[in-house]
Amino acid sequence: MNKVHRSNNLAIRIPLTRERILLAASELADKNGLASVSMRQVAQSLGVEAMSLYKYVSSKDDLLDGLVEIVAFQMDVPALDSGWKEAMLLRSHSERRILNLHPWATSLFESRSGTGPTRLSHQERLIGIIRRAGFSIELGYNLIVAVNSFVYGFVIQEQTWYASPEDRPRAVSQSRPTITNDEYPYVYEMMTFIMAKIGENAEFGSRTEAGYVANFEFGLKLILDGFERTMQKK
Amino acid sequence: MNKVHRSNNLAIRIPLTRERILLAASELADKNGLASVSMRQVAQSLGVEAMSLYKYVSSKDDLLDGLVEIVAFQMDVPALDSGWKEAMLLRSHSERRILNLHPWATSLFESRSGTGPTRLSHQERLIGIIRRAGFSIELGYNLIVAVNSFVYGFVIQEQTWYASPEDRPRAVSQSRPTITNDEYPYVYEMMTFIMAKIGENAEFGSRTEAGYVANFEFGLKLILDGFERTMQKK
DNA sequence: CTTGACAAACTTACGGCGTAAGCTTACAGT
DNA sequence: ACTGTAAGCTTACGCCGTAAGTTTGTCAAG
Repeated sequence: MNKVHRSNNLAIRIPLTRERILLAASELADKNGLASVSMRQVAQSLGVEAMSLYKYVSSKDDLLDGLVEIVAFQMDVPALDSGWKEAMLLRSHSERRILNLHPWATSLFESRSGTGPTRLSHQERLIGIIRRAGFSIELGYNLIVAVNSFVYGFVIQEQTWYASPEDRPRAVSQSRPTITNDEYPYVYEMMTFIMAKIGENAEFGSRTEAGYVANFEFGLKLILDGFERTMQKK
Repeated sequence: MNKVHRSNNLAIRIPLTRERILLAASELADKNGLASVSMRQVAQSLGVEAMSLYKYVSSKDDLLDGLVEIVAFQMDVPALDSGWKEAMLLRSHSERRILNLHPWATSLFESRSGTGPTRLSHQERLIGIIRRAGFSIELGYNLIVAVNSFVYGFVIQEQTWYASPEDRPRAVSQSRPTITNDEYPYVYEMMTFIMAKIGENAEFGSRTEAGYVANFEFGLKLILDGFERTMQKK
């Protein structure tokens, strides 16, 4: 019908690449959420038709895997000679920070097993640090599973409960009617506590840093201390 | 076209209800995965057209919320006079068990904020037990967040890494080629360890109980012990 | 026994999705 | 100028959620 692409004869043709596609998809997800990342919309944002993407991306699944790698690439990796505790702390905080920067990525990190080179090399580094610190395979495995569980679980809760700052009023008003002091006194009490806490920190700092850091740090340190104790006992 | 529904004059007309719809959706998800739960397929499994469901369910979102409630309803709730530690243990194990019985529900539990009556009343009970045990609001909040994070994070990892028993060979062969001893020695070592562990337990017991219980228990106890210590210090 | 009202279930239609198959176009190397 | 090749496009299929409007089955009132 409308052969718009003809006009590209004049403009410089920037060739499509896997990277350009992934970047466009990532920006789209940042702007409009993961649901808006369809082959058609990604293509449109690149001034191209949907099917053209399939030259560089074998399926939508492949595209999503690519997105995971892109986000994983932004996460910090502790130096090989770090102490195991500092390493786990640094990595965990970085994971939390990056996942909150790209909330749409959290569900992808969970649902994909993540055998891309970036995530694998990061794991390699972490396990290496732990093993060199004297952890047995079994205890090291327990450590990684526990910390990973905590970090991902925490981030999910954080993102579920209070979406983004602008959504917060809506989230509260949605739950408030059903959570009355009469019916659920304890939940109500805790809800009120949380709201106050959020309110305190609401004015300064993005939601990434708002109020949750302390709770994150608390749980994380508690887990790491527990493993330290277990190590010393042996 | 084919007016099959006419034949219902003869058969006893079981009236559609919200419960029948949710149950059908749940069974469908158990059998063919969450992706197969579309309005059309749920309707078909009830011998009805898609649009008929909208009399009992306001949208697909509403249907998914209903599914969450159904699953939540199957989880155990500790008695009001339980000790806080036993309560958290019982609840956590029950959550893990039920979520592994309906793996498709895990992602729903995360992504929906869960202000349905079932989940709220369960929370109410748990917070109540914790507060009566002497936890301050803040420490109680930390406890719940930490344990919740761990439980959900653990279950996600468990489900992501080894899907179902029949998928396991595929999952392994998918990751094996990329995980070589040369490139990722530490990951390889741990992967081998995990495979052996799974192999041990593969013959007896469903995947719900296969190999992971020990690691779940380990991390969970470690967290609870940590909080116990914190309580005593104060 | 007929009628009419009401609710339950159905039909049609729209715009969006992922992607299979095949086609057009632009350009590089001869 | 000619041709091979690969980048990008077009068309089409069967799914999806759901808005709007229509038919059908049941049952109470006349």
